[in-house]
Amino acid sequence: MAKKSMRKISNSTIHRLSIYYRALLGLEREGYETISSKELARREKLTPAQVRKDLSFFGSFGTRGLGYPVKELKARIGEILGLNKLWNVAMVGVGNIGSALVSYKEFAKQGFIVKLLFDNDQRKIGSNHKGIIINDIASIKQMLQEQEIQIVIVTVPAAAAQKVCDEVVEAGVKAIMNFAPVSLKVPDDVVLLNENMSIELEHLSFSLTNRNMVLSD
Amino acid sequence: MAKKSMRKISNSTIHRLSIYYRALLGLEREGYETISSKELARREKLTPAQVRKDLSFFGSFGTRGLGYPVKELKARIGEILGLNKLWNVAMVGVGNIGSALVSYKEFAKQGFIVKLLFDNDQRKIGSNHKGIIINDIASIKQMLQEQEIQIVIVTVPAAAAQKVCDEVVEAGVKAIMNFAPVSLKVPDDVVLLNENMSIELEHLSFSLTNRNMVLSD
DNA sequence: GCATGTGAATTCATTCACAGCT
DNA sequence: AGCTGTGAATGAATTCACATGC
Repeated sequence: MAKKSMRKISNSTIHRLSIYYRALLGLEREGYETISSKELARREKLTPAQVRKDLSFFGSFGTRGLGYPVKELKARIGEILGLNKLWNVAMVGVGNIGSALVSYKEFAKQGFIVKLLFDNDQRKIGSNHKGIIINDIASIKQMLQEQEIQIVIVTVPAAAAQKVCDEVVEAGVKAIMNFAPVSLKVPDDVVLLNENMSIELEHLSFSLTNRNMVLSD
Repeated sequence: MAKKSMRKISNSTIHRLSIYYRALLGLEREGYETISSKELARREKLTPAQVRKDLSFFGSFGTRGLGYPVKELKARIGEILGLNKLWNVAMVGVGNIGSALVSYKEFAKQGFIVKLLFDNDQRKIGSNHKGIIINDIASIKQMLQEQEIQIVIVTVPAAAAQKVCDEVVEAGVKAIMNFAPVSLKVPDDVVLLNENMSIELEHLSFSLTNRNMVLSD
């Protein structure tokens, strides 16, 4: 029903859906019943046409002359993003970043449940980290399957990342978020997202170094 | 010298420069002297033309028939990205994420020096976090200026983020990395990058939910 | 022969502008 | 009158293809 001829959705549109979702959470709290593409765009520094086009990929949720119903639109975007489901997440590598992510409140709120932790450090294995036992990475394939993990977050050192990634893929996981600063190879049917803090910081240092070449970000 | 008529460099090109930089670090370690756009593209899942075009924005570093000299190209990209300088970084909010970032080794390696920490929690203020004193956020403006901080990383709760951001801007800082899940408003001459883990995870859950609409990432 | 550097062609994303509904 | 939904127009990013140089 909510689709016409099935077009490819761009990554930037997906990214903006998340932005709309957050904006709508806020609008709901503020008591808004409806919101126009114009106002939503203003708040998120986008254009009204962009907002309307993004939403139109998934159906027509708005009312001409009025705008979009906040509650319904939020719910609908939540569905599109898959936030109405619970996702079983495993984290490999319980170092600084991994450890911070385990207790990142936002995740749980959006339905991402960290179910398993893995590490290869014998001193960590078996210990309890914020209520979750740290498992030996050696048993990763079996445990990912048993616990029906759908998303794996990799926060191991660069040198170990591809090996971990291969095992995760072998276990049948189709979504991986990689924090290691290397390009991982995965089959076409696996979605891999790279989250590399250094790269983002480098973007800032580039911008500071080449202010003349940079207009907007 | 290394520029022709000064074109606007796109964010995606900047992002790929960081990717090339990392690839070149690896190639150098592996003992490569030269690398072709073809091979570099293969390793990073890009096209050879893309690699050449990206690099050509900054000059011609290659040799026809041979490829690019690994060492020189790495050094040159490092310069372009501003990695030959040291950058003074401050972090506001010493919670889970902020705390993890302080000890993120990669940062220091690239010349990003975390000089100041701020928090508004009286229990944290004055205490020593991995060798750095946590300061009262009330004194932020003055301290950012005194210590000549160029980059600020914001990891405070959403509700507090805009206020912090305003103060940072007032202090004259031109580069901000925001981890809070809100859209911050900054003047045009300030570069703001949003790093939102939830949004990235939502991208994965979208992909899993709408596998048909997603081809490549 | 091989691989760069780059205009030209193409593909993809954004914005315009307006018909159509409330 | 106000605002959506969407083809058409524009603009941006990527890829093609080839002349140029080692």
